[in-house]
Amino acid sequence: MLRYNMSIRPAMPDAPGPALADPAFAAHDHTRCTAAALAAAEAVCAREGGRLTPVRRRTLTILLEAHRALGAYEVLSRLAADGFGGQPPVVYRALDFLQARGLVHRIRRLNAFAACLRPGEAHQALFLICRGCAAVAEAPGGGVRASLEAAAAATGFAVERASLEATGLCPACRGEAP
Amino acid sequence: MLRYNMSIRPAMPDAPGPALADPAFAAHDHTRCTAAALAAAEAVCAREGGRLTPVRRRTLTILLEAHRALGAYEVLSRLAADGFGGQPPVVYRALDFLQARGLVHRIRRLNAFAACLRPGEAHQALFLICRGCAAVAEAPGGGVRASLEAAAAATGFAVERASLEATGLCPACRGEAP
DNA sequence: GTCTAGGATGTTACGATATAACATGTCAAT
DNA sequence: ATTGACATGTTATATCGTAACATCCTAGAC
Repeated sequence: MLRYNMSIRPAMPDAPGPALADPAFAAHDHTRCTAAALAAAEAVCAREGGRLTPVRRRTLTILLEAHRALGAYEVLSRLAADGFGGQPPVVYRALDFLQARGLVHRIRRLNAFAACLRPGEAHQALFLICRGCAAVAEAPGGGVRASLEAAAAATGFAVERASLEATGLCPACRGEAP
Repeated sequence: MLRYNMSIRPAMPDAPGPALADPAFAAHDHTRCTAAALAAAEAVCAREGGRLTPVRRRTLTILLEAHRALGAYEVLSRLAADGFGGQPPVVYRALDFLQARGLVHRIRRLNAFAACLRPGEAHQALFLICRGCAAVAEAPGGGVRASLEAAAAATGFAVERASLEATGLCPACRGEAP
């Protein structure tokens, strides 16, 4: 049975299924993608400056392992459980650091954060948020971004960053609750 | 001198300039567009149900007159100054009502709300937020929406609603602070 | 007219999200 | 060892949003 593989906000069984062709929805090996993302994070820090300190690394792995979007306070409580500082600024600073390097994305419709699935590559993320199961997929948004820049250019506006977020129904939920 | 005509978050002189060709940036007659938007609001309520009660009407006019994006509590304090209830649920309920009918948009990057510039017409809004002067323009996002739906369809996701928000520099600020 | 059901509002209290400000600590380069 | 930049710890508070329940208004049934 097919499920979005990604960022989910409320608690949901975190059971990976068989791999699929489309990476946006494919269930996959969390251990492997976590290790890969951490390696990418190290590389990004080496390139762009800043250190991947224990709190930052742990923040990133929490998001990677959760494999869904988490609220800042949800991340914070896990950090605290691991002995890292238990005050809000700790997690917000770590998230800021990771965001600035493209290792973590902020999902504004959810007031939540998700680990980037393509760390290191420059890309425009497009978030697809299912209202049925609360899954959040990160899809490639390059085309949408280009279209957005064209629309903005028509008014003389120079786009620097864009939030592209959609709510709707994922393939599984379309079948169940149309 | 050219300025975005629209939604601004921090206080800023609200001085309309000469009209321009492109409606997205044109400065214009607030009185007229406020009246037009209110008429459209009445029409929408008549069509879709619900009453444009005093609080709701005043909430809408506050956003129309401010002609910029306002935080909910900012709207609330103006409501309170006019003798309407001073508690948060009052303004959130009014905003929910107006949003549901497309008369008000929520701008998630700013945690703020802005009156819709095209009430009554079905449309996808695209918000252009200037980091120089904090102006917020509502541009037509139909093309971007189409592009987004195409990207989503590739993964089987059915889009229902989309947030399209970009930060960058407006024409005026591009010249001043490049 | 008055009854009534649904919608609308008033109010209290609280939850959730985020940041300011300042003290302390760490580490690498001199 | 000293220093300067970065990183973290901590307190307090700002900002945004909602649950829950009481009250009220209004349109339609009778």
